[in-house]
Amino acid sequence: MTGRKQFDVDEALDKAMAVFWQRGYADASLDLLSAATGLGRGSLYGTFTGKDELFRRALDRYCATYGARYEDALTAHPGDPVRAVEAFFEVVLARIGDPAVPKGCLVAQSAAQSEVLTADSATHVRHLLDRQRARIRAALDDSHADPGTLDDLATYVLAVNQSLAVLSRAGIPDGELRAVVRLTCETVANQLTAVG
Amino acid sequence: MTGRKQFDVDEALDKAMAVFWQRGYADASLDLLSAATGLGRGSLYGTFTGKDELFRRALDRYCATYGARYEDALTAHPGDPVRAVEAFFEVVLARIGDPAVPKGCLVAQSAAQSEVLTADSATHVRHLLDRQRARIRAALDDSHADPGTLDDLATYVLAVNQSLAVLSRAGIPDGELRAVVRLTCETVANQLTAVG
DNA sequence: TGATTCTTGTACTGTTCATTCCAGGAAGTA
DNA sequence: TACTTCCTGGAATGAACAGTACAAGAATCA
Repeated sequence: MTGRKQFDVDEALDKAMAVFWQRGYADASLDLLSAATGLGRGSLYGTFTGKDELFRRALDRYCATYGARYEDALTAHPGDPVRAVEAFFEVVLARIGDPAVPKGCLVAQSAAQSEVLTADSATHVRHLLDRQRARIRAALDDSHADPGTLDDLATYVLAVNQSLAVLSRAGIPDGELRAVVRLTCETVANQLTAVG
Repeated sequence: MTGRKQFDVDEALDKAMAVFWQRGYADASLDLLSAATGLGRGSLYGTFTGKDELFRRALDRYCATYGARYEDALTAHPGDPVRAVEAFFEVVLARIGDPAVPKGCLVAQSAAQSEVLTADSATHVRHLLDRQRARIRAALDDSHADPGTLDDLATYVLAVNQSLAVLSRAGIPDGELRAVVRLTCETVANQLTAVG
């Protein structure tokens, strides 16, 4: 009933993101997405070309929101990579503990479902994972360890992040996740001090 | 066309397990399950009461198959928990590298989808995770570290296992997964020797 | 004002889904 | 052999699915 868009695209993406995040791609029906965003199918298909593109936009929205927080945490302690990783995990744990958003991580969940995503979406997810790892890797660069070790550590931190997503989804309580984070941060510290 | 069952239930479960494993619960349609097992809907519903029960039976079959290998690896080095954990991860990496089965881990993937499983299936998955952790915890018991540390280490190893499932699904190559495992095993070794 | 353009909600399409039903028929029992 | 039992495959069922079509109507611009 209008000539110009009646809704805020980013707000709609926030709602759609939450649905994909909580239920996964397959179980996020267009009816649910429509109800969550308050938009009819016409608006949904007119703005985003279809479910698949909407999913990718939601992924990007997720990364714009939380990736920025990761970035802030990782760069807040220049010259102190261990503190940077600790700050990174604090952001992750805060998100997991936030009752306003689903447990887990949209990227991790999408990665686990790569096999049933379209090729476009699967490569998209893979790129997001790579970008996340690159962010971590950059934060580790402020150390004297050799590059290969830092590459491995970045993958390691990325991996533990995925694991927190899975375990939190399964209902493992916060305290146990924190124990995992503590051990991980100690590992990072050991690796960096052993060489530097 | 018979009076007694014409197929082997465990063989059928192996086939169904692979479908759930590769595609997840939602994307494992009964047509696919029927095609994979070679069974008609009548047989499927007659033997297992429905998709949900079949899923749980497939989960159990998965654990009977791979849980046994974990158990073997974890108990193959009594008195040497670090070797036990290394052996455990060798089994995990071998499974991930096996082209005959899907990437990842059925339990990890199901845990990530807990939110859209039936309550019965979700608690079932949770129990399997707890059992897996208990197995790891038992292997760590041969050490002088305090019980709290061992609990945390067991959760940590469980967590890394989940992360390998997610990352392998996303296409992260074997070599990078091995780097994660190496760091994890070093952490376990450090924690156990630091106190013992 | 009037023509055009674009958004919007609803109704509709054809497909796929899990589940139920049932007729056909082999094994077991007597 | 006659009868019961229960497995089996395919057809039928109704719900849910992603995507399309379109009429109604607001904004823009002449």
